[in-house]
Amino acid sequence: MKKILDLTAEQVRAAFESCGYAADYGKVTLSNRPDLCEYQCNGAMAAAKAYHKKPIDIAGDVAAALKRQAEETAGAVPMFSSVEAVMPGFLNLKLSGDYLAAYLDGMRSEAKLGVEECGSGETIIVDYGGANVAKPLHVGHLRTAIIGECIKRMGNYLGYHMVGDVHLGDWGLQMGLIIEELRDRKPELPYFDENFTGEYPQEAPFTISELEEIYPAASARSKEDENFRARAQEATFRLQSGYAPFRAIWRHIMNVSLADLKKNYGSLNVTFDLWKGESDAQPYIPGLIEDLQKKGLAYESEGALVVDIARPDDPKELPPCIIRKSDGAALYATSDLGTIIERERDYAPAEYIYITDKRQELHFIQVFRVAKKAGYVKPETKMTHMMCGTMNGKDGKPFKTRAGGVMRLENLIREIDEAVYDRIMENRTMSEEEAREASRTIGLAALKYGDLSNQVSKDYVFDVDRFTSFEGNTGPYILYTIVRIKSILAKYEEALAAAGKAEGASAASAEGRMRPAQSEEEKTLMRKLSAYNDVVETAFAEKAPHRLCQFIYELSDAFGSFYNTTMILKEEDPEKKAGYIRLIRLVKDVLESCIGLLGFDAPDRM
RNA sequence: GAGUCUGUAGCUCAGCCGGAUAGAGCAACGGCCUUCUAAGCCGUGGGUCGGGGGUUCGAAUCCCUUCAGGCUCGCCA
Repeated sequence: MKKILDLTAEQVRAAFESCGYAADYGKVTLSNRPDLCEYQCNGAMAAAKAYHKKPIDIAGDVAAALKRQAEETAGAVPMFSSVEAVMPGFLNLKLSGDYLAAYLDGMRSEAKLGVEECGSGETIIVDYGGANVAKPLHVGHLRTAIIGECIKRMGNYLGYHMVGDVHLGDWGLQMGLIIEELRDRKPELPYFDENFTGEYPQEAPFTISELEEIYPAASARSKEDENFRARAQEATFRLQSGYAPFRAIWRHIMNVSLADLKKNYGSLNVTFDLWKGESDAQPYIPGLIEDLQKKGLAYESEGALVVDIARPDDPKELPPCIIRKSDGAALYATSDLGTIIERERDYAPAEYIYITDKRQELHFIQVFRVAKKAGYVKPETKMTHMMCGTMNGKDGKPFKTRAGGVMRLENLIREIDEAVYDRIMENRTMSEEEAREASRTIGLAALKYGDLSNQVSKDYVFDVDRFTSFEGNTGPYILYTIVRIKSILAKYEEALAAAGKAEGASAASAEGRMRPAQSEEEKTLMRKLSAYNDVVETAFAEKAPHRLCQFIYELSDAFGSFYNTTMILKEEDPEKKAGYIRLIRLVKDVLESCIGLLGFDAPDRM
């Protein structure tokens, strides 16, 4: 469906034109003075300069033209119930209740509630996650994971083919560290027997908990023990050169770690289409380096192989992109370029979206420029780096545990779930089991909404107390709204069933038409609903999930006011009551659709 | 030092491709449950939009400058 703002603008543009002004001035926006009007057009003031007329006169002309247009199309549902030109030259508009009701009926009849697909199957790669194998997920992975998941869901909803890739860090020094630490702890393993010729065991020689203990121990040791560090580097090198026993250990690490990562991402409702990693890029690297040299882009500088990426119009001279270290090893940028070559081969995407911490900005500028310069990526392919701000503690510094360490994601989630559980138990009569279940659902909403409602690029303060108190603009408030609607709908169905009209219950609410608003609260709610398609489109175009959050908060708020002033089930006129039911059902559908895009769900009770 | 981002109510944040009286939530205070879940609703108080210039009929929004803070600045990822 066309957006309300576009439909109204069409009318206003026509009115401008019919008065001899350029149609461009007919842009319509939401009113910033809800006490005066619902929609406004400020074009008359801009036009005043061009036509050397008083803004109010132009606005008056256009208002008159709009009224003429309405008369000419008498018979059709009038779009505006009020059109006014006011000083200094604002054009104030109110939508007619009938028009608004008809628009919502249009939404109800569509699978996507009025949202138009703007994509037509173009592939977009979303690279988020960035977890490291053998290391537990920590709070630093939280933002990219849930923002990426949301971007992916919005894109799919809008008709793009989104491919999410976790892009694991599975090829660095940490592997050598683990191998050597393992050698010291379990020297009897066949992987360390140079003369071993049999089959390596299927079973991994460690569990995930052991692995998570081994890595930090090895990492700490390498900082003090130079000899150990050298051994780890050697082991990393042998692994990367294909030494069979180490490859076997590597596969074990991958298997054990991947299962754990999938479980943890799963508990965040985050899923990936691809579980690729840096190791998958390795086969492309020799050819990549050779190609860059052949094209004359890569050259030696201070012992390293680099590609210049600076441009004359850069405000500051950018350092070249290093693609091979002076010791001959590849690094981060090389691996990302290798990955691009593979993605071009497999997907040839229309756009790349990388979601990482903002501190990686320079890295992606370099990688993007090399990819374009070398022609690995078509000039028209969009390459976007979504830079996330840091999640800070109440002190404004990067979030830490009470002890000052890095908080594991699992623990953070548990902490939130516990707080939610306590809250449920103190306020509600719910079985312990149901409360446990609900607290997971609500906790996830609290966590995700708390994050997504902030602008992506800004740092934000993660305050467990605030998030778990969940009053006001929070995820649980949104869920609470949905739960209250579900409860009313269930009671309505029940009552109809009791009256022997079970058959007609759903049908009545689906078939009947939306009624024009009877109160200000109802109209505000309806108007909010009508902005759904606009909001989803904008949120994706701007890659701004917080716009979706803002929308569902305002929608929930509008529902709250309506709910408080209108007794839905007590309404005696069955037609009116059915109309209310149709309205709140649409509110529920839109809210559920939105939280689905954000990546969480609502419980049935809370 | 250079580049870049941020600075809006006591706290946490919207608004930022110029428009009318700068909006929410939390916290504070006051109302509303014999009525659909009060995790709610209604109301009150609270702001030199970091400071200073400029452009404009009109600036939180655009430009310049200045202060404060964050981040980045060739062989980590």
